[in-house]
Amino acid sequence: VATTLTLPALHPFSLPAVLRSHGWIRLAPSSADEERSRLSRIEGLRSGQVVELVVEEANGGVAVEVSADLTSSEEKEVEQKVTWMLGLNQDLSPFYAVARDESKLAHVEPQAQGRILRSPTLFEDVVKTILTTNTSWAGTIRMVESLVSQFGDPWPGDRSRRTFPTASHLATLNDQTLRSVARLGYRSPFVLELAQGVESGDLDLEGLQTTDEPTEELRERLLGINGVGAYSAANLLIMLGRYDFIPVDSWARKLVSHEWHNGEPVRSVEVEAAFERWGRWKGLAYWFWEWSYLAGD
DNA sequence: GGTAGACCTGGACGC
DNA sequence: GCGTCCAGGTCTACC
Repeated sequence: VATTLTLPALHPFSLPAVLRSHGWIRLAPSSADEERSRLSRIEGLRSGQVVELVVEEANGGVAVEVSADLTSSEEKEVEQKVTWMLGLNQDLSPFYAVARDESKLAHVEPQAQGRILRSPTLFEDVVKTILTTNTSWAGTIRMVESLVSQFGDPWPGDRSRRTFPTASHLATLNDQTLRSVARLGYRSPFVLELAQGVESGDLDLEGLQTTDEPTEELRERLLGINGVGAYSAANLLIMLGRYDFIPVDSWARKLVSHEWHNGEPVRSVEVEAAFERWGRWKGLAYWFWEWSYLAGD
C-alpha cells in the first residue's frame, strides 16, 4: 500500500450494506471478501496508471488503500470514483422518513440500506446491465469476466488482474471478436455500438451522472441506447439516484407474484402498481422490500 | 400502443 | 449422448 485516502460518508453509512445491495460486487474487476466488509477493484486512472483499490469502512466513512503513489490529480480522481461507487454523499433521509412506518422497510434505516453499488463510470454500468438481460446470472458473470480478461489493462502488481475495458478500447473491436472471444452473443453489436458512441462523443453518458434534467427525459435518453429497454433503463435510473421506475424483470414478477398474488403469474403493470404509493421512492421501496418469498414464508 | 418471434450462449433437464 | 428449454429482455415487424 503506497497511499491511503480517507473519505467521509453521510450518516448512516454501512459499507457491507452497499456491497450487499446487489450482485454487482461479484462482477469483475470488483470483488469483496466473504463478509462483504472489504471491496477490492482494479482501476485505470486517466493518467494511464493502473492501480488496485482496497476499500474498508473507517470512522463512519471509508479508507481507500491504493497500490501506488498518486499525484494530487490522481488522488482526486480516486476520491471521486469511490465516492460515486459507494454513494458516500447520498442523503437518503427523506426515504427513511417514509420507510419507518412500513414494516417491510423498517430495516432500511437501522441497517443503513438504500445505497446501491455503482461502477465508476456509467458506461461500465450500461454494459453490465445489457449483459444481465436475457441470460442467467452465471452468464452475466462469465461475459463480464471475458471482457475484463480479454480487453482490460493489466495491473502491474498482478498482471492476471485487469481493469474494466475502456470505451475507446472496445470501440476498436468488431462484432465478430466480441462474439467469438468474449462470447457476448447477440449483445455484441449493442456493446460495440455503445462503446463507439461514447468514444466518438455522440453519447455523453458520464454527463448523465450529474444532469438535473427530469427523470422522464433521462429515461428517454437511456432507452435511445440500442440494447437498453424498459428494464435496463429503470435499473440504470436507480443507479443514477432516480427511483421513479421499477426494473421489472422475471425476478421482480416472481417476487410480487408470491407477495400479493398467491404465486399466480403477474405482468409488469402489477409490479408497478404494487409500489405506486411510494412515489419518487418507488424503486428503492421495491429494491429493499422484505420479500416473503425470500424469507421462506 | 400493444404484441408474437427471433435472438447468442451455456447449463439444466428430460428421454 | 442429444434435443429442448430458458435464464434478472430487447428489437423488429406487424396489427
